[in-house]
Amino acid sequence: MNYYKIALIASPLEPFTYHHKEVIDIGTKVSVSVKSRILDGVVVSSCDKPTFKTNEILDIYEEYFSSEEMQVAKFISSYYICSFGDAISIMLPFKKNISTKKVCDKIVSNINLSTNQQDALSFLKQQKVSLLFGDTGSGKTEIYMKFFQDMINSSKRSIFLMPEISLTPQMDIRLKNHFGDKVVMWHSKLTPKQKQKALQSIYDKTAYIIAGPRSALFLPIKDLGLIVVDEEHDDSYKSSSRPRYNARDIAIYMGKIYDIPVVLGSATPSLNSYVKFPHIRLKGGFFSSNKKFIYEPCVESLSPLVIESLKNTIDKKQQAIVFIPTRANFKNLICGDCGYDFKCSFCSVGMSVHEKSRAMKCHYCNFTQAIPTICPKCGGQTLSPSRLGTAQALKEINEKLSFVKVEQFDRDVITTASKLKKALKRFNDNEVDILVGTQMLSKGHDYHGVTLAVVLGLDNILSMSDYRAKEKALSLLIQVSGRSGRKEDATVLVQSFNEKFFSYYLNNYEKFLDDEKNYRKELYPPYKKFCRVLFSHKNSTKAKDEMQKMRDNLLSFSDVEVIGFGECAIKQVASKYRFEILLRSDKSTSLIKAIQKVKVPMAEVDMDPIEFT
DNA sequence: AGCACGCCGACT
DNA sequence: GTCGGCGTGCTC
Repeated sequence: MNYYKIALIASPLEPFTYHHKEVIDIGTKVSVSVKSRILDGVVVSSCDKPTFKTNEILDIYEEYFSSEEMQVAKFISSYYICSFGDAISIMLPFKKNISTKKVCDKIVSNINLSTNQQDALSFLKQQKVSLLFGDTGSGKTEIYMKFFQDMINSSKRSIFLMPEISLTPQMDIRLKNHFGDKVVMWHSKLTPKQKQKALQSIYDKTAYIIAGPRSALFLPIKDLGLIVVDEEHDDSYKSSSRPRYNARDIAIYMGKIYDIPVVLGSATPSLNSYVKFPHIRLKGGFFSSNKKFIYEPCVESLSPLVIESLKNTIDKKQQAIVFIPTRANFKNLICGDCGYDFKCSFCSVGMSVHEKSRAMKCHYCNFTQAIPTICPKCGGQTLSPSRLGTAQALKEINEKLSFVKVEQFDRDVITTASKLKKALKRFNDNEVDILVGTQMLSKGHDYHGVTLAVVLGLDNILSMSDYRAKEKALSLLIQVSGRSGRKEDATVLVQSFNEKFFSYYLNNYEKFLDDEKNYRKELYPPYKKFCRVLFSHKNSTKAKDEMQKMRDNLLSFSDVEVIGFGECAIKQVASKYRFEILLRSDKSTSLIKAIQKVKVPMAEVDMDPIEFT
C-alpha cells in the first residue's frame, strides 16, 4: 500500500494522509473523503504508513499540477504564510493526454521599433528582471509585442499581465490584429463557455500570448518563455483575500523558477521595483504635446473655474475627463444639527449616498437602506452630504452645462466588458463630451480628443496615513494627465492645496523616486519589510485577546519590531470586529520565522501590505 | 423535557 | 473552511 500526504484544495488545513494501492505522482489531483464529504486535493508527498487509520484515495484525476506550479505554491505558502491547499487553489492544473494541435508557429514581423525602442528591447533581453520605465505614449506596448513575437519565433509562450480594469478593448484589438488567435485574453468576466475555449487553446498550445490580470499567471501554460507585468505599480496586483499574494512579486519568483526574463513596465514605477531592478528609461513620446497645469487650492468641488474650463473645452468641440476618487453622489451623510454621522449598521464606515437607486449603500458589505430625511438622533432635517462622488459630479455638470453630453465612468456603471467597450466607443466617436470617473479613467485607455483633464480629490489620497500616500497621489496625477493631450495641447486642472509638491515632481518622476528613497530609508519598504497581521471576529473581546496574545509572543523576537497594534482603522466590517498588529524587520525571513512560531488560527497574515484600513 | 442556536474543536 | 457535538436557555 502507498501512503500520501494530500493537501485539500482551498482548505486552510495542513495536508492529511491517505492511501492507495497504485503509485501516484506528486502533483496529481485526487479526490478524498473528509468528514463524510468528498473534496479535491493534490498529492504533495509520499510518506510512511502512519500510526492512525487512513482512508483510501477515492479518485485519481487526469489532471496534475506541474513541478513548477508545486514549487510556486510552496513558495506562496511559506512567504505569505498560508496552507499549501490555499496556495494551490489559485492555480489551474494541467491535463494529461491532450493532443497538441499543429499550427504554423512563425509569423512575419511587421513591428518597426524606433532606435530607442530597439535599444530598450535589447536591454530588457539582457536582464533577468528589468524595469521598462517609459512615459505614457513612449511605445512600451510595441516593445512588449516585439518581445512576444521573438518568443513565438522560438516557440515560447508569454504571459502578459495587466491590471483588471486595463483589459481594454484597444489592447485587445491591438494584440489580436497582430497576433490573431495566438492571443488569449483571460479575465474574470469571461462566460463559462469563453473560459473553456480560452483554456482549450492553452492546453492544445495554440495560444502564445496569454493576457490578463493576476489570475493569468496561474494557467497551465507549457513552454513559458517570458512574463511581462504592465503597469507594475498598480495596486490591483496585490490580492486582498487569502492568500494575499502580489502577482508582480510572484511573476519575479516564477522568472527564477522557469529561468525566463521578467519585464516590469510603467510610466510611474513603484519605488520598490525602481530600487530593486535595473531599469531603462524611455522619455517623452509620440503623443507628446504641451500640457499646462493649473492648480486650484480648494476641497474637491465643481467650482466655477472647473465649470468654466469644461464649458470652454466643449465650446471648442473638444473633450474632457473629470477624475474623482469617490463613487456615488456623496461618500458621507451628516446631520447638520447634531453632527450625527450615518454609518453602516455592520461596518464602521459611512453610508454612501446613491441617488439613482434612491439608497444609501455601504461600500464594504453592500448593506443598503433608504435615504433618510430626518436625523434618527435629534430629528433634525438638515442632512448635509459630504465628499463629492462621480454620480453627483455628473448630475451637477448636467445642471450647469445642459448642452453637453456627460457620462459616468466607474464600476457602478461600467459593469461588463461590453459596457466598457461601448462607453469608450461613444467617447471616441464624439457622441460624449465629458467622462466623469474614478481610477478606471486612468488605466491606459486611449482618449484621443481630450484636451482637458480635471483632477479632484487628490488631497484625500495624499493625506492618507499610508507610507505610500505620496507615491499613490503623484502617480495617479501623472497617469490621469497622461490620458489627455494625445494629439493637441491640453490643460490639466488640479484641485489641491499641495501645488508645490505636485508641480515640483510632475515632470520628473525619477526625481521623486530618488527623494522618496531618502524618506523611506531606515523606516519603510523596500528598505524594511512590513507585515500586517489581522484578527477578525464577531466577538470583539475575542479578536482583541488573540491579537494581544500574539503580540506578547512576538515581543521575544529581537529581529522583529512591533510598530503598531490595536483596532484597525476600520474597526468593524460585516459585523466582525477587526484588530491588527503591524510588524517591521530588516528581512522577510525574520518575519516569516517569527510569525510561523506564534501564529494563532484567527490570524490572517498580510505580507508586504499595501492597505492599512 | 424538547428544541433552537451558537460556540468550539476536529477534520487523515 | 465546514461539520457536528454539546451546552445554554427558551418554550410548551
